[in-house]
Amino acid sequence: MQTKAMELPKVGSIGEYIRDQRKQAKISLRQLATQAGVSNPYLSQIERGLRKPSAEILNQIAKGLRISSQALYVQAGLIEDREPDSDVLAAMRADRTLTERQRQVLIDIYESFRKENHVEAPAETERTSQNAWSEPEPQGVDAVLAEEGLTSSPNGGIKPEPKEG
Amino acid sequence: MQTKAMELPKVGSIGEYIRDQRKQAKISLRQLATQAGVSNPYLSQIERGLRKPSAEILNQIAKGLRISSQALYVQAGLIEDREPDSDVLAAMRADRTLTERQRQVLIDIYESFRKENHVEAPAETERTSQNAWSEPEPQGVDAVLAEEGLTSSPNGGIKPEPKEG
DNA sequence: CAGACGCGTTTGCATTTGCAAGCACCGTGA
DNA sequence: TCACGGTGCTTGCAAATGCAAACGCGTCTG
Repeated sequence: MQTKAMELPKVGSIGEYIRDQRKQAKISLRQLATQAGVSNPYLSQIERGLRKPSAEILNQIAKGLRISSQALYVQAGLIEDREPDSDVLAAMRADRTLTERQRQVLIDIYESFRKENHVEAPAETERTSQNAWSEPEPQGVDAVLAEEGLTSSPNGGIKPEPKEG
Repeated sequence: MQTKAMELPKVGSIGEYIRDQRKQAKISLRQLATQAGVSNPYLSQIERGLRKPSAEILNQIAKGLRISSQALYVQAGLIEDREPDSDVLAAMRADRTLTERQRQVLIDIYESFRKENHVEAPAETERTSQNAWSEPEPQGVDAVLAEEGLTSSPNGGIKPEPKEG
């Protein structure tokens, strides 16, 4: 009876993926466990879909396999495998120096520009699915800016930085 | 009253990041807990750093906050080493769908955000060392926008919903 | 004043993660 | 035949996650 891992399909996929990657690397289970810093039996259970590894363990396994953590997260269903839209959008989303609010503002402005230029928007993201949220996202360039509180005044949300020199 | 000290380079205090994002979204702890599908007390403990949420919970919180899961993972120190980001500025400059004016607006806004966050030059990405854009315009963000004449109209069909419902 | 509703927090407990120890199996060699 | 080293798998058990219930606090309403 080929047990198709019907009990835990979600973690089953990640386990299969890990095992497959391990086989491709041609290393034993114990070896990967050592490299990843997790115990051998636990890795065995993970590969067979009996356990649901935490993000930390997942990250360590990714390191041990020398593969990207994101690939594992996608397999684990923890990251939506979104389409690679514009480079600018991707870069904005990956930027860690922005708050999420600022990021959304920037994305809104960018898409406004593209609409102005009649550029077809690439695969839209989850932004369009506005759930029953108490605060609807304001649209329009100055609207989103006002949302952040940095539009009207020269130093609304921005420090009156006396630019040097 | 968010901690103005430093929020971005702090890796490990995922709770502070979540709480900060929640405050920015102006929603209560219980509301976020409901939206994220986690219990209120557990979310409270997560925000205060008393518990380490699993990847699944992290993902649900990201969904509840409507921010990218990857941002949370980065904050949790689970993705950090990945090949993370093509620089936002580089992507903006490489974008052929923007006019030069629009590009400059985006860059200025991006710079304003970074100043808000007290982020220095884009030194986080070691490979992208192109800070050729020297000094941004000292005028306010709205001034730059007004110069483009895109104060509120670029996207028709979207109503400037008055917040404060 | 009592009662209801909101907030964030604390407490006790079921469930789970993740590991140390041990199991069964296979190939090699004396 | 045993002993040695290798593979992966199963078994208890400490520690942690994650939640339901309840608490204290402030505010609004009668």
